[in-house]
Amino acid sequence: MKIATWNINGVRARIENLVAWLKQSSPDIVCLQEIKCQDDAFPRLEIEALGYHVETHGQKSFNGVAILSKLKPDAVNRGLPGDEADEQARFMEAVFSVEPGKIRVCSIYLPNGNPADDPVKYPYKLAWMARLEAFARDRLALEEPLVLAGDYNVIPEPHDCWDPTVWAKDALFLPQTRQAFRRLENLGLTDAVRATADDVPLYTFWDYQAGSWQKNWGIRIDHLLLSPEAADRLTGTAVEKDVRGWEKPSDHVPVAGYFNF
DNA sequence: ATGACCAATAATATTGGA
Repeated sequence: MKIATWNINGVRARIENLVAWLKQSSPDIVCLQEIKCQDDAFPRLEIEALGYHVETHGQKSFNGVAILSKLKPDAVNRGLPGDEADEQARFMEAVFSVEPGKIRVCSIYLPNGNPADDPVKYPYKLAWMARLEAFARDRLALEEPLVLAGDYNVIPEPHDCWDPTVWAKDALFLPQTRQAFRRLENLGLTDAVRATADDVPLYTFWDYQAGSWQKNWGIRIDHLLLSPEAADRLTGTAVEKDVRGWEKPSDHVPVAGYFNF
């Protein structure tokens, strides 16, 4: 089974790329982020025509996540627990029945947090990460295959960006951000890409500005974190960077994990 | 060459992204 995550940066602006990529890559489950539309505006017919089920959790203009899957999910939960007042659509969970049992897949669009000195944005990011940690702790207790896939807006290590000095004071790379990410990993979650690839650099995002793609000024911020039961069945990963060179690309590329279930 | 992004919005500038 192939499970992928992709920050699409506007699903309506990117529908042709999405259809072409689904045909080329043929993932079984896809977690999308930044669909940037409400549920009823999601171009579901084009996706369903390829044989995928479509579950969305959108909002107007910004944010928004989705899960596309060849299998129909048994259950879907929308929103990250822990703050009833949070109206930003950044999280959903789907449960699937496979051989030999249940698997859980979450689509995550973790807050950016910049500017880091903003009185609201960076604390919101850290609070969101604390909620995600609590959620992961809860789900790990189930001892099931769990894939937390998405745009984490976290650069885990200095070699995961082009120039650490440029990112030193950025919300994606501040010590508190990296510390919170390590707390997640220390629950027993495995960074799938790093478990299967030592490549440095290995980026998943290149800014639209200043010819960053051409110069390979990228960062690695899209991750699949796996429970032990999922990590045990991981056979490989792929960062599908050719997609960044397509016409009218997203600034992120798909990241996929292969599993023997 | 001294250059310069993109999506969405009741929008011809602004906001948010990273």
